[in-house]
Order: sequence, then structure tokens, then C-alpha cells
Amino acid sequence: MTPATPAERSDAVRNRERLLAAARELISECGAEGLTMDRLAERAGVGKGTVFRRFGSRAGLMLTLLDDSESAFQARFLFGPPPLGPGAPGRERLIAFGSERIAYVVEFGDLVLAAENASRGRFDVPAAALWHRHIEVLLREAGFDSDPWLMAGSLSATLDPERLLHLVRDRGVAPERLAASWADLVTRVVKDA
Amino acid sequence: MTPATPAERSDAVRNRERLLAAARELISECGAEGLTMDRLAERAGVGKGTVFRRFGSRAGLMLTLLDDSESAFQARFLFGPPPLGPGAPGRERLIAFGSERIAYVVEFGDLVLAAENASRGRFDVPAAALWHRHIEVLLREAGFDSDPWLMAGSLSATLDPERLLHLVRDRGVAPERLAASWADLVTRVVKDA
DNA sequence: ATAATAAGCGGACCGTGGTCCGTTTAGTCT
DNA sequence: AGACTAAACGGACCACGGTCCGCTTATTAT
Repeated sequence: MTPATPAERSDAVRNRERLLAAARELISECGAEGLTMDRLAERAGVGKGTVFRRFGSRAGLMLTLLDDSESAFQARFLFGPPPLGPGAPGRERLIAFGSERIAYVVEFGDLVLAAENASRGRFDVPAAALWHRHIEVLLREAGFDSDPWLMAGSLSATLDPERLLHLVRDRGVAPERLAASWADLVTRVVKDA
Repeated sequence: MTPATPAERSDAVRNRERLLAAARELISECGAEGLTMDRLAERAGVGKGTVFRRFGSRAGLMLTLLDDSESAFQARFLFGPPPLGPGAPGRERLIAFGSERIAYVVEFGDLVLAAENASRGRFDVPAAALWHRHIEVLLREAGFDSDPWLMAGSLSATLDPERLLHLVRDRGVAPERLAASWADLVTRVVKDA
């Protein structure tokens, strides 16, 4: 039987691991801004073309680096315990989603930022589509009926990493305050109907 | 008497005008994406250094290009007739502000987009600070009392040009629908208190 | 073992925004 | 008019993300 994905060549696997290791090294040494594709290639002992073949772009690399934590986050709000996961009312889950997302963005700051500049639009990143859909579903569940899709987009925009990090880092706003404002916003949006 | 700004040299003035003219030409020929700093310099018959001396960056140039329409917009919501200008209740003015801003972004699409990438943060652009403050004031006027500053920021985020243009251009969402959703959002946020 | 083949590889190359610094020149002072 | 000076100029230069294409190599079939 031939697998749908025709099996990855062993050198490719090896190089991918080298690259990811080198990337994490570089980031812990110089921060995410300090990671350039040339340096990464050099550090990993690999040609530059290989880097792009693996990850497509710098943003793609960052996405890969975030993949584990992103999956964990998704698992928590899709299947985890309430109030983030299923079991709590929509409104509570929305509020919890916001604070968790804020915490996530603050924790992985530069990485998230660097992952944002996906070549054609940051809205087509699968993860973003998932959050959007999640918010939309919760809005409906909370009884929000007028254009929930667009409203979900507006609420998402509110959680834009660049904005959140600007507030936290350059303006000294505490994450808890952001979470409180998000909760306030959600409460008002969802209030009676 | 010596003016505070020690008077601009005549060649500088001449070059600025050449550059702006060339920029508008280039944009009308190739669109905003087609305007590169090298091409602009060449077209204007000027060194590249001069371009950067004048405008600081590509974003700065775009900002300059938008300056007239931006000022006009500001004048309208600061001093113009209601419901956009003073005279109408806060809630109405907020709603009007949103639709006008949406229309503005749709009209000047690429230019606005290109102006967004100001070197350090798009939040320090003076114009952005003004909109933010304007929204904050209107929120307060409409009786919104819990952290109006942060809420103003959240509402602003909702009007992010990249998002708006993505919806309109790539998703075929009508500007009127965006305006309606904004009105809905504002109404709920401001509702009783 | 050998040959065939497609995946993988590397690094020269490109266009871009942005910087630097030696040279030119407009405006002023005598 | 001539000299002086600070502003303005120009374009070589840099770092970066991304592309391209001829060469290498792991894998599979014989």
C-alpha cells in the first residue's frame, strides 16, 4: 500500500529537526527578531533554499514553532473543562476564551507577532479561522442573532496580538485589565438576546 | 525675526513637490503596491536618499499622500454637521463615525494599507491617537463609564483597515453590512449606562 | 548490484526598504 | 562679488525575505 503522503525522505526529516532545534536556539539567544532566515540556515548547516522548502516563509516557520502550544490551546477550549471548554454557558466560555487568548499572546509575544505576517492575509491562517468560528458558535449559543459571523470577526479583531502586546509592553497595561475589558465587552454584546 | 522653523530651502521645496507629483503618477499607473522607493526616486529625478530625507519611510510617504483627505475627515467629525459632528448624541456620533471611517478605508484602500506599517507601531500615528481619543470622548458622553479608554481601543481595533478591506475585497462583504454591524456593536456597548 | 527517478538540496541571485557619508549648493554675512 | 556654513543631495551600500535552477542523493524497481 502506498500512503497518501508518499513518506518523507530521511534526510528531509533530519534537516527539519536540525532547523527547528537551531531556530529555538537562535530565539533563546537573540529573541525572535534576531532570527533571520540566513542565520538559521547557517546555524543549521543547511542551504537557505531548504529552509524555505520546509516552512514556506518566515511566518510559516513561526507557526510551526507555535504549533504545539497552539494545539494545546485548541484542545483546551474545544474539549477541556469548563468554563473554557464545553459545559459552561456561551457567555462564560467567551469570557474565558478571551482571557486565555490574552495570556497566550502575552506569553509567546514575539513569536505570535512574527507569525502574523503570513504572505496573503493573516485571516487565512487555519488557526485564526478556527477561533473565529469558535467565537461565532458561542455567540449563537448565547442567543446573539444579528450577523454573528461579522460580530465574531469584530470580537476577534479586539484580541489582535499587535494591539494587545502594544498595550501590555509599551503602555504598561496589566493583562488582567485587558481581560476585564474583554469580559465587559462580551457581556454587553450578548446581553439580553 | 527668525521663524521657529528656519525656513525651507527652495530646492527642498521643489524636490518635495516633484516627489509628490511623481508618487501620484506612479500610483495612478501601477497602484500603491507598484510604488517602490527606488522607482519613485528615479521618476522624480532625485536621489534615493532625498526620498527618505523627506518622508522618513514608505509609510510616511503614504501618510503624506493621505494628509489632505485625512484632514478633511477630521474636520468633518470634529466640527462638521451632525450626526458626525457635534450636536448629535454620543451614540449617534459613534455610529456615524464608524460608517464614515469604513467608507474612507474602502475609498483609499491600498494607500491606507501601505500607511499602516509605520516603523514603530501603528498606534503612535497621530491620526490614530486622535480617532482613539474621539471615540473615548463619545463613549463617555454616551454614559459609558467602565474603562472607556480601553473600550475605545477595542472599538478602534474593530475598524482595522486590513480587516475591513479583507472582508470587502476577498469576502465580498458590502460596506453597508459592515456599517450595520458596527452600529449594532456600538448600540450594545453603550446600551443603558 | 545497478540503474532510474523524483525528492531534496544549496547558494547565487533578485527586489525591497532603509542607512551612510562624501559632495554640492542655497542662503547669508561681509 | 566672495567666502562661509549648514542644509540638502545622491547613490553606493546593507540586511532581509524570498525565488530559481542545476546538482546530489535516498529510495525503489529490476
